[in-house]
Amino acid sequence: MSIEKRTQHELDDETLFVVSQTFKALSDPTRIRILNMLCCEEHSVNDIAETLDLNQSAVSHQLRFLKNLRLVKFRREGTTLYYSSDDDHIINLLHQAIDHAKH
Amino acid sequence: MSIEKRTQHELDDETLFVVSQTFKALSDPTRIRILNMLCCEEHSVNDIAETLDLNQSAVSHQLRFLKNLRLVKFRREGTTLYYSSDDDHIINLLHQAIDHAKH
DNA sequence: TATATATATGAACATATACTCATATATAAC
DNA sequence: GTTATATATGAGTATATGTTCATATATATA
Repeated sequence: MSIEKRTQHELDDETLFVVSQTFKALSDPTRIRILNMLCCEEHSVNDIAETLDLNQSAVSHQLRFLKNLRLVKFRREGTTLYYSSDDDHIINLLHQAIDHAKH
Repeated sequence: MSIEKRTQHELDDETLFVVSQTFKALSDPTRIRILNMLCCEEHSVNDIAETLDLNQSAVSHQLRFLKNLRLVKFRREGTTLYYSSDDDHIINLLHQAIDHAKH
């Protein structure tokens, strides 16, 4: 295989980083549950924590992770922050995988 | 939100496990490079190691990981094992993410 | 100002992960 | 049998990850 043909298919470092980070976001059960909950409607941090039976701090840490990757966004209402999904394409990937897993 | 409506959207543990494991497979740069290399044609372990500039042992470990998840398969020819991708759907997810990352 | 509520943050910890190294196994040729 | 080649495997190690705990920050209200 020539170098030209080989490098043609090789992924550059930035693409590799973005893709791996994106899938890493979807590789943890807690984050999957949070994203699945936020895909259709917004929820407050406490609402997520109570519904999924998780520590408030754990939810907040994971939301920060997802926010850094721009997979979720939030709006403030008083002291309450309402989070919602912010990347339809990635949510779509998640749902494809869920459908695939359910056969 | 009623319990009925809430649990309706909740993911069962097995689905959650399969989905998270699948995305975990795609969350590592080395595995992404290997899968990307195997998507179109089969390659031996040494070929993968040389092309991607990786330790033979590292490639073998990752191939075992991918094989356990049935994402790759192999055929033997003498002492050489030729690996190839074995899950078009997951490869499709990978390529969607790559296209998305490249804008 | 003080108090209450909602969320964020940093440290600490336990576990998981990906790699390297050395070696084992498997097949083929001699 | 021996030797060579290709791959697999287990141990060890360094780093990454996810959680909990305690506390900080932000907003609202009295």
